[in-house]
Amino acid sequence: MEQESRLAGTVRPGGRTAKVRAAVLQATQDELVERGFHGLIMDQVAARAGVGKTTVYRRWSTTAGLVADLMTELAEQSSPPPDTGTVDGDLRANALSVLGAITDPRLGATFQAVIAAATCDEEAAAALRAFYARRVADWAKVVDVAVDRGELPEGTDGPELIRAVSAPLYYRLVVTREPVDETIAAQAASRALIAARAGAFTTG
Amino acid sequence: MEQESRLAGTVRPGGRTAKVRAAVLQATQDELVERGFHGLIMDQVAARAGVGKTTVYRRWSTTAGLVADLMTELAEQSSPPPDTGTVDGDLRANALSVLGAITDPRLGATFQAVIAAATCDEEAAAALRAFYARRVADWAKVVDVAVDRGELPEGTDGPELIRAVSAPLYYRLVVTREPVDETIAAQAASRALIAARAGAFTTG
DNA sequence: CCCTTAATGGGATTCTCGTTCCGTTAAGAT
DNA sequence: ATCTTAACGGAACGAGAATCCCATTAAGGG
Repeated sequence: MEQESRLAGTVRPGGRTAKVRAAVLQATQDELVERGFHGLIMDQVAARAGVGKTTVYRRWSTTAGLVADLMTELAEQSSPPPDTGTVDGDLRANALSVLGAITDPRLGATFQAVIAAATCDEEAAAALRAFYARRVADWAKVVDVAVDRGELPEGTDGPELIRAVSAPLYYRLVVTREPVDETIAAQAASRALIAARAGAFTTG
Repeated sequence: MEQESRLAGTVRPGGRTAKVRAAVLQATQDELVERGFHGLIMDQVAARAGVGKTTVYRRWSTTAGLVADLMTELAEQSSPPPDTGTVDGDLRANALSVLGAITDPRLGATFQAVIAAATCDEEAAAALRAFYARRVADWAKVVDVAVDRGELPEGTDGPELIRAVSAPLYYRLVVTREPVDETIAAQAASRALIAARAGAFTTG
């Protein structure tokens, strides 16, 4: 039988399946905004998505899985960093991008939910890591370009510098839970840049 | 009756009450280490503490309350910052102190649990804020001393600088979930210091 | 257009968690 | 030592969430 495997039915990513997935993920986000991760219940997600409860359990099995899938979805929508022409502009753009994300009601609630879920679910933790690995790698390119332009010392660690820009913002969001605004974002970018120019981010 | 109010019984913080509280909080920490906040269940906490389930519900009512109380307890045990004689030493000591806390299995699990709880419970969020407000205020003093010694520019924002030292560590713990070690801690302290010396933390 | 079967949905069932009731234990005062 | 009553513990109860069963719908191949 050259027709091996799948001789039975076929995989069908057809319209319905995709529609259900989209509806459920959107409903998940809505529920997260209103109730947070701890208040996320399969039952209610299904009802809100206009989908059978059984379907949600079958495809995601747990609320943490739901949140992990949502984060994976967001990771694929990440937009590439702009090139503003200067490191200062690029780092500031990065800080504002993070600010926009955590300030947005839906995205902010989602991030906090994934962070909460990741503290006790490996799947969610993996999705979180994957999201930031990609994001940091994307933005690190602007640092390399800046080094080439001579704006930053040779050997400056791009990923580390990008992390240094966003760390204060997430720290406030999640740990001290203080409000975050443009001023804070600008300070974060500017302080990281000052340290980078002084060679604090060169490897070795 | 000049003997108004409490004419009935008396408050009794006696040995039993205190013992129960200690046993329950310890059991809570144990459970957090093994299952995380999402897996924290009143029932199991009570069993582990060798205490009636009713008692736990009566005194804490919810798992978030349990975690919040635990954090409040930890806040009271915080030790004052040492004076190493130089800002460099003091900031490094701060970074190592944070490192020690988040690396310790029990403390680390507790912090992550409180952070998770705070995303959807106001009581836990308040406990978290209170903890860091105190901690940051305590350590900010070393910055003021450094300014007096002339090691840092006049007007350097102490609390901000302290936050800048710990932000990268918590960012890794909670957001990117990368391992944190002495090297990372030292870098965090050193980078914040470099920026501070350059005047990046002066207010106004 | 018809057939096969992957995928869904409603509802019954089971199970776990949170709550309440009431008898028992022991802290603190006399 | 004794009494009062705050605080605790065991067990039964009820609500709500997770799981299972089976009839129904529709994607994709012929």
